[in-house]
Amino acid sequence: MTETKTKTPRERYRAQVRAEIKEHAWEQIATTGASALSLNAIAKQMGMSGPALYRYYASRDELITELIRDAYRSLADTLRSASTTGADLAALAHTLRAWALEDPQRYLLIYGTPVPGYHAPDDITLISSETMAILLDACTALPSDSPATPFDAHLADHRDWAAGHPAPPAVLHRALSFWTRLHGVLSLELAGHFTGMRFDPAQLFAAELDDLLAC
Amino acid sequence: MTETKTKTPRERYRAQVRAEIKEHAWEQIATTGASALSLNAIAKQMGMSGPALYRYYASRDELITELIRDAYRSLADTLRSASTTGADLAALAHTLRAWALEDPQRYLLIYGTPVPGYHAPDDITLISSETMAILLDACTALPSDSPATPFDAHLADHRDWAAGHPAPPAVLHRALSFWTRLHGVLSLELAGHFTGMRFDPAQLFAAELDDLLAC
DNA sequence: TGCTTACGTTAGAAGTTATAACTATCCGGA
DNA sequence: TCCGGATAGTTATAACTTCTAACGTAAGCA
Repeated sequence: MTETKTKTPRERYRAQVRAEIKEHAWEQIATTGASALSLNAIAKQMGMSGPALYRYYASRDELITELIRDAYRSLADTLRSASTTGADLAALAHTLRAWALEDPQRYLLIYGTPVPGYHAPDDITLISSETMAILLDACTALPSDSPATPFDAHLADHRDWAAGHPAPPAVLHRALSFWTRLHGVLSLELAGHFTGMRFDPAQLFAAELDDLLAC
Repeated sequence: MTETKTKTPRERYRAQVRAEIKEHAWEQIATTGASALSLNAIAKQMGMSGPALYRYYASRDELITELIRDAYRSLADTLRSASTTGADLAALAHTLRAWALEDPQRYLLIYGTPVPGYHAPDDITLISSETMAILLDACTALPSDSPATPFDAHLADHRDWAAGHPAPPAVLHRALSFWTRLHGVLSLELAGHFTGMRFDPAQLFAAELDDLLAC
């Protein structure tokens, strides 16, 4: 993670400053949210004045895109290392939740409200499909005894997103359910919609996971 | 909806301008998202210059809070009128989806990424609990044959959020599942996370709903 | 030792939210 | 009918924001 490809001193310095900028950006996002991210404030924190940042990021959007990329990368890496150590869905789910709670705004940067015009670069959708592949692997390992649904048939015809993964339609469906259901509980928890209610979100998450594995 | 309580002409004018401001605000939010909402732009659209808006809304935050309130109100009204005409969960679910697709940014204004510091006023949480009551009613009408889970027991001890609704814990659980699962599919669809994949989001939603009703 | 390139600076344009001060206008009571 | 006070809208201004332009400086490289 911290290794820098040995190149010219200039490039190493540049990479280090870019990393430091992102560090401050994450800090700021965690406390004030991504929409309030201010390049000026970051520059001031780093002791340099305003426009200097534009040597490192062409625009605010480019910085945020980089942060989104890093978030996807971090999620993919975290889930992959969790799935290699005994690939079961339950572990994957709890790893996901832990990752999300570690930095809620990072999760919401990926799965929260998008800017209407924004379209993610191709390499980001590539990382995202890497995550999907991990999920599909874990779902394949689990036996499924539920009968085929009409949607399974629909998925048999629309499985491009599986990127050549050999999972049968029922497994694709299971993966989608896994994704949407865990995201459902998790995003509502992170957005604070459970705060008024007094129950433990962790137990709701666990219950949802149990139900998901029992079907 | 369009009725104005007959008061002084000044107050009627004021109410009308406030409504017009919100109209333009919704328009702008639908196209550029809530984070890019600009009071200046609204004022220019209405033919008056900048600071005049501050006669009607003390701040940008106050306007957005009002929009959030209206969104909650609209959702509650829509769901209520859908539940009175034959209260079944399937109709409620499809009404919810239709409402969300009608203006995705309106849905995301409620359930999307929140500003970390923001805390909704009490009257908003009140409207939200009204929506919850509608959901609980619909869930009560449905027979449930699933066995009691540990989370059901937990809910029996933490049912304040039901606001005195006489539903048994299993029904509370069902309502929560309904909410989180539908929100899971819906929010991912609205955020555009299914666009790359070619399947029909409506069918995934329907499949999720079927599974929800079958349990 | 010099040349080149990249870094960081200040200045400034065009936005934004929001406040202050001023004018005009409209409404309501005498 | 007329006049006084509340209110609407105006401009000016402050303090922000992103981002461009022009300039000096300093670091790396041959």
